[in-house]
Amino acid sequence: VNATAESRTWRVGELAEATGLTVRELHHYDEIGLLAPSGRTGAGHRRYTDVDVRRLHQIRALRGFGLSLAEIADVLAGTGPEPRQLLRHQLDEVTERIAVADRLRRDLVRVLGALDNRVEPSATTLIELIEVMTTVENKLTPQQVREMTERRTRMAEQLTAEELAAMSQRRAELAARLTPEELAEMADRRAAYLPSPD
Amino acid sequence: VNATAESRTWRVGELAEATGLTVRELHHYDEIGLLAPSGRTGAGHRRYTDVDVRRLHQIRALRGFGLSLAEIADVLAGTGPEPRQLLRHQLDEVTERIAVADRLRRDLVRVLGALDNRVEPSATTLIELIEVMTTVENKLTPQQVREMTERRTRMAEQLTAEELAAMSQRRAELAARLTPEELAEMADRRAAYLPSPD
DNA sequence: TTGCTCCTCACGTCACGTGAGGTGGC
DNA sequence: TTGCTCCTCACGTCACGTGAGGTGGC
Repeated sequence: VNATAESRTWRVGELAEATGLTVRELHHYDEIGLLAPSGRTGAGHRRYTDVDVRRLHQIRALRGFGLSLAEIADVLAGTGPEPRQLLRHQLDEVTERIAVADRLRRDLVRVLGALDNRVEPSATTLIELIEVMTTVENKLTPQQVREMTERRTRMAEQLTAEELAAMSQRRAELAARLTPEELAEMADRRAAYLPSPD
Repeated sequence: VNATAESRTWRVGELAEATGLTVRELHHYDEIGLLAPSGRTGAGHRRYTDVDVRRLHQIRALRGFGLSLAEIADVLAGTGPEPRQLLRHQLDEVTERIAVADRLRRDLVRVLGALDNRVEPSATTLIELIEVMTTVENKLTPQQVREMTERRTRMAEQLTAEELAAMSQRRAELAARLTPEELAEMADRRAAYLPSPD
């Protein structure tokens, strides 16, 4: 019989607990005017009503779609961009983010694969590897390429025969420009290049 | 005959131009001690040597792998984590980012698809849509579900028959839980649900 | 009456962008 | 000598986290 009675109010900590947000987030939303509790007690304690709770759920949902708090405020005020455009924009954004992340992932897998062929991968080895790989992929000015080649030549003059052998092997492996799918294949190639481990 | 002569130095603007970084970024790297130019003129102007330029390229490469400037400083100092672990960690991070972005993308496509069935998609429509969809997917406490149901009941009592029809249709569409692959299929279904447009 | 919760500042984060106001070098 | 480049502050960004120091309510 009490089911349709006036609903309760929520203290900030209760609301935080119920929604998984932090108290600080609720404070922040209040500070920027995104979600001000409908009431305050005499001592200034926030009292959220069910209307506030509903708005909070809307905020969470829109935040989940990647909107900034300012954008959310605009949407809820009805002063934002047209909904379809808004979502299409978010779609473009996330599509671009995925493309960038995919490229990064591919590069990481590639470097990790090359690194697995090194016996003792020091930070120096890592940097050399990355330098070589990124050098291949970035477009450098002819001047920069000349300088890099010179630098390598000078460096090579100070290397031992053993280090030189290791480097040329590394180059060969990198030149293969492995894709993730070729990692298994690389294992075979490794067996052909290296002395048998047993 | 001048090929092996001592290399030139770079002014901050020249280096920025050559690398595509901003002057402010170079200033910033200097401020935090990540890349201090080897020299300064009497008036305090930065003079970068080829050694500095090389370090800058290493910084760029590591930044491209998603490392923070603090992490890059550690790696270049040789005091960072073991390279393989470092890259594996970055790989885990980016893999997780891709997973999150993929889910977001899927949700956006789904909401956009549902929105395409609405004649006049107001901000209110958008919010209702998103509320329904996120409600389905988020786990709510039984208490929250009861409150939401009550709220909907109260709201429904104030709706016109037309609005109710539109809502039930919307629900049906959302219940179908469309994946991107099903968008074409949805177009057919739309034709079946809606009166013929001609 | 003792905690637990609440309150308001206010600084810190990360990697710079963006002026402000003033000098140096070809 | 006129610009163009350089310099050093120093605030702003975004969404809060993290104390600091002090009261309120079951």
